[in-house]
Amino acid sequence: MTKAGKTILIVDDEAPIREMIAVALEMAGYECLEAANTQEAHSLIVDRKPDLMILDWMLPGTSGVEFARRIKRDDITSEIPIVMLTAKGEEDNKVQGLEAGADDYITKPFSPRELVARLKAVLRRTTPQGVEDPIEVSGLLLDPVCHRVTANEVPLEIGPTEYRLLQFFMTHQERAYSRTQLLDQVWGGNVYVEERTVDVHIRRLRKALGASHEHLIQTVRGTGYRFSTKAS
Amino acid sequence: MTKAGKTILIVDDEAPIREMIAVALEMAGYECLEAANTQEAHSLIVDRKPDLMILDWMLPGTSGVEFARRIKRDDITSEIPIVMLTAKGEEDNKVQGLEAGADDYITKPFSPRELVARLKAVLRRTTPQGVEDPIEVSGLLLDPVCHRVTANEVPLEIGPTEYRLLQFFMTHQERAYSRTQLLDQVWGGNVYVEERTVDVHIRRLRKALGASHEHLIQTVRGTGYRFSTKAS
DNA sequence: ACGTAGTGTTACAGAAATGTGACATGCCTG
DNA sequence: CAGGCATGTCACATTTCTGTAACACTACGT
Repeated sequence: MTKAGKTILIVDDEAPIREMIAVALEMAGYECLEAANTQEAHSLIVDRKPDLMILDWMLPGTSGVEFARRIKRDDITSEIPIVMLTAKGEEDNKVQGLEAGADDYITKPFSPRELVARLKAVLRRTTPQGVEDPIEVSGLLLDPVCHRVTANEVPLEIGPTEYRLLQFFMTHQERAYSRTQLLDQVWGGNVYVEERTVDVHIRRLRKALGASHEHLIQTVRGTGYRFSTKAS
Repeated sequence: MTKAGKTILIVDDEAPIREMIAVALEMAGYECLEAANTQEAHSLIVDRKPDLMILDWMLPGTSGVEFARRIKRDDITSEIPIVMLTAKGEEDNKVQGLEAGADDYITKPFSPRELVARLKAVLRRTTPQGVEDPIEVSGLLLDPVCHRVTANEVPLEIGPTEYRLLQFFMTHQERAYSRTQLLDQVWGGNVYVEERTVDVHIRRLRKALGASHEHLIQTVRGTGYRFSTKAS
């Protein structure tokens, strides 16, 4: 696992293929989302913001190419890299696919290893350092570019896990998350740790934030935690 | 409550293995069914409708894969997630297994913890969770996403049971419920508590709502309680 | 007005959830 | 290889929640 777990969206109408890809990617440390059609894909894109999308050429309804074009046309989603899947021998598609905005192109059948390798390559060249904007909440500033957190201009000492946790919270404010959800989102889907581990890291995060900001991390008893500027 | 215990069916011809798995799952709060062969499994599926099935690769008679395929082909049972067990070193099976419709795949030997974790993950991603819309009634707002209740924008301090009670009332307005019904609906079917307990929680809920909104919870003398915007 | 059943209110002990500090382990750096 | 993080887990402390009982109050029939 090179960087923080990336989220990959797999769009294919054949469940077995989806699963196979998902397993391969998960073993490589990525988090997977799956969609059987462009509609499901669209909602997942909107609310989970995947870092990359694997798109089958053949899809019921809107074709893969058309969908890719649509994604690339929309400002909000156009930054998401697309890897297209296509059956072998259809080399012509390649051109169309790349023109539609795909960033890479893989021919079926392919080995999981090949898939992961290409995908890494795409991510490497399409993830520019620092397209992410800093987030600020009542004096607490998280800057993904500098990978640094400051409270009222004062740099905070914060561990890697706590940083990811805080980043997740600051990008998902005002909403309660269960320990399980946090493990999924912050630790990455396929890690097997105790739920109580979350509590410990919450504790460490609060301590790191200090008295001035620890109240932003709220306990939702019986449920989990929430990042909120409003008092509880 | 929503967290009602899931039922897991374990299909394996070796009794010790079955037992081990069953113990691990029961400790994690799941209800277990056991079957030594596909016939037993089939009847259990039909009349107990498990939420998930753990299926050994090697089975006498019909093989595990073949059985999985059959399950997935039948409309009635195809929704049941399947986790396959296989001996180590048989990586090839993985693909076959997943193609047959398995939702995850675990290699023996495995730790109970891993088993439970993977199983949770499968259940999580195969149990669609409905859209949770906020509900608002005369300034009182319950937002399931934030897991928070506000009265005229001001967050309320409210305990878990009171929250569930209020959520139930707000989704079932203008109708009287007996204490027994409330225990069923809010506490969850098979709990053994005094009816008077409801009164106490109603009291706590009213207090939490404060003077501005407690009138929404109305006493229906001789019957129970009602959530209504109209004065009684 | 009186009594009685039904409900409101409070206090409290046991249970459950969360907070907290310490420790073992594994990883990386020097 | 020593030593310093980072991390996950545990054990124990603390807080919060829950159900019950006991008592106070209210509504209703007589």
